[in-house]
Amino acid sequence: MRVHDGRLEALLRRVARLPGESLARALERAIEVGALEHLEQLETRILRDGTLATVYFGLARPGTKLDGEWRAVGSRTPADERELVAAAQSRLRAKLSYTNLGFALAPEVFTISELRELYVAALGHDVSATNLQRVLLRRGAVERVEGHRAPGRTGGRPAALFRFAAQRLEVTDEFAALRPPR
Amino acid sequence: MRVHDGRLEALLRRVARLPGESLARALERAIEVGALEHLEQLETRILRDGTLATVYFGLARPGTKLDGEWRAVGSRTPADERELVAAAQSRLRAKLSYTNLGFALAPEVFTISELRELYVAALGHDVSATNLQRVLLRRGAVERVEGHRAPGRTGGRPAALFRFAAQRLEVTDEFAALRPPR
DNA sequence: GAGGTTTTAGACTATGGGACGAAAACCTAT
DNA sequence: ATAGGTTTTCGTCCCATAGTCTAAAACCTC
Repeated sequence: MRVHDGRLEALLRRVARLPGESLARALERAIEVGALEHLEQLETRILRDGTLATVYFGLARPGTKLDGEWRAVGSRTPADERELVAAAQSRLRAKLSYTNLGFALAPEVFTISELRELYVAALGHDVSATNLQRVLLRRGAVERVEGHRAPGRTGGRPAALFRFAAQRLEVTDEFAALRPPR
Repeated sequence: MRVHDGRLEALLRRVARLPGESLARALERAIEVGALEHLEQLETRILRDGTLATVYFGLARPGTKLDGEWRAVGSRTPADERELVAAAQSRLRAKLSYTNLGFALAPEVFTISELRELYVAALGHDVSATNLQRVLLRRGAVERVEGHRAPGRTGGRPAALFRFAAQRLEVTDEFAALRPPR
């Protein structure tokens, strides 16, 4: 999945595993894995046509080019696909809130406003830029980087630039309600 | 998995899927699914012997009887098994903290001290009974039930009885760091 | 400059949850 | 029965996270 023009898009690829082939190799044949910022296994299920499918879930940055057609999430697609995409979006929503997974959707450098647009598209609801900045900064997920982005034609204060501190999935352990006592 | 005598135990079963069989039916042949309080898919991987295995993860109450041998987590087992059990325990630990998953490990009615012992065994670290009670009560995961448990030989105040309000997995949405603004 | 826009920063507040200590309710032993 | 030990329960204090709101900063065009 990726966010493009403020909309969450999905690209589905399907590949049959060759005899003796590893899951990783089959994935490599299905899609250019290196172009994805994040990849994880979603679920294994039997599709309506009876085949056993292990579904993977990948994230790419806005500009990413890949073979195949990106479709906006919510557009009319076969039932199997809709279910899979819904499961993927659910996973994405959950992880965006308690991990640094935003790194996989965002360009290397961005303003908080741009990041907010990505989150709005991925989460499907509005997000406060102020809170987004404070939460991600406090967690250490995002950090300031030198420079500003010049305002557009309509004016406005120049926006500070940020980047994700890590480019690999890190889990915020703040949902650990019952930590070990000291 | 289950907690027995203050220790987390695992029971592994393996079954080959028959041609055309659903995953659910294969599970039914592998284990008495109805005896489990919770069942979810963990991951699909290729084992060291080259077979493609979809791993499921179930939870049972302390007294549960099932065919097969319960082994304490951490005891010496083949590498494949150790990895799977470690993945399962990791999932269990995470979900115990932000869901009501404790219902699947606990008997119908219990005292907070008994529940604390279950959590200690499953999490692998100490837990404060006071905080455990307050957290689970506030979430509405656990509720008071009539009656008390008589103290043991060493004395002590009679313990109040509790039960889990729901017997199905419910996610605490409090780790939603970025809720939609009003 | 005046007025509009976007970004940034700060103050206030609500809430979840950890630490600690005291009180309650029971036991056994003297 | 009275004292001392145990277990459970309750209440208070405090801190960190995060939502809301408002004002200030920095830029634009006219």
